[in-house]
Amino acid sequence: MLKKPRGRPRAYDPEVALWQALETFWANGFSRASLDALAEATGMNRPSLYAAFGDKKSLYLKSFECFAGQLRAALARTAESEAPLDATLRNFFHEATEIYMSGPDGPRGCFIICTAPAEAAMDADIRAALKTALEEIDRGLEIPFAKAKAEGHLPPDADTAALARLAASVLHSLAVRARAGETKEALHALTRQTVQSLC
Amino acid sequence: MLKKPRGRPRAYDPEVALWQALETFWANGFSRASLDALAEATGMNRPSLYAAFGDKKSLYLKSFECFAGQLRAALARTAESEAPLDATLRNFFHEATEIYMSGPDGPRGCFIICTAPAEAAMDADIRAALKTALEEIDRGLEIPFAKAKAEGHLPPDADTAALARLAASVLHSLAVRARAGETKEALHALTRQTVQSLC
DNA sequence: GAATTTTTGTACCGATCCGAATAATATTGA
DNA sequence: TCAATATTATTCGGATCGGTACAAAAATTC
Repeated sequence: MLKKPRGRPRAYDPEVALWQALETFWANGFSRASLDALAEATGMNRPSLYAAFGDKKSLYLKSFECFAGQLRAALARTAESEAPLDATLRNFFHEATEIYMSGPDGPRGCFIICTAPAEAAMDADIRAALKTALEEIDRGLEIPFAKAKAEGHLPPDADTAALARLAASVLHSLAVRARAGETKEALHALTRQTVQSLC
Repeated sequence: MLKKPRGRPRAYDPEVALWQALETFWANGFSRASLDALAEATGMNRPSLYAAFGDKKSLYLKSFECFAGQLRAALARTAESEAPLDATLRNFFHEATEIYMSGPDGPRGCFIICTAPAEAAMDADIRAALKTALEEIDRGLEIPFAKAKAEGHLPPDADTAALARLAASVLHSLAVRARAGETKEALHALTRQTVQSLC
């Protein structure tokens, strides 16, 4: 039961507006994305933006968290996969590649890997968010390796955490390579080599 | 024999000034690095900066090329290494890690990987420079793999180009992880796992 | 219908942005 | 000593930056 709030109703949906802001940051990076551009992308004006999400950095961090949520969901699906390790990994990488190669104006890579590092050296908050996200990837990818090891598909002395970090590293590279303009086939080949080397 | 030029002599050394500009871009990224900050870092004033290196993007691309030159040199040293493949790779990664973890105000990661992607989606010139640099890494790292294969230390059907691209991918990740604040030991562990998986 | 509440739209703030125009300075060549 | 040249130093200009003040608008409540 949602009672209608008292005053003038919002002209925007906070959830879609946040995603539109995310897309603007994704394409431009934090510093290059102006509040004007963000306002235009969301269809809001700056005061509304500010009231809804706080200042620019706060909006960026909320966008970051939004993207990280999608990432978490993908990792969770991967962790629950019943398929063999190689197929599970391949599927995860292909799913990521699909996102990295998408975008209205050409491939955008990964929001996190392609926009946060530029700011991370001078901004402790963004650096912390980046660090957390990287850890989530590392830990999320460990689950399928651990499962494969438990089922005997990996040597008993396999260091699943280290293997997961290596797999995550390839994900980071896919993000950068996509943004640099590599072809989808080149990225798929990298996925193939990775799965072959790790499984 | 260098004849002195006609007019007032320069108060700066273009080579060290370029490196100081590079450091500013390295820490701040392209968009966040202001001409004021660049002028202060180089000890030049803006008109001199402009006369010497062109506009801001031109200065960034020259810095980029400067860093890429260092990278090329490191790759060349790696290609000439007489050591076994695993030691050669380990040494290359450790050398990179040392640079990525350095910096007057904390680890800065890689100039190329940490600053170019943010701009690459909207700037075709920077995207092209990034693409070229990635290709140079891929190709440079293939040489030690090809040598090992020729000497029988890798299976005859080993895809050295693919293995090199996988190794390069780890380098990209080391760059991001360093900037995110991972410890040197964590990066070395990643290097260990990589060398173990690829050799 | 009037008062209240919340959001929207406009306009503006000082600060900073990149780049350039202009003048002062330091050197060489005549 | 003086003209020519190349760099430095100061200053400015138009644009844009992130953020906010204020009033008009649109809804609910009384």
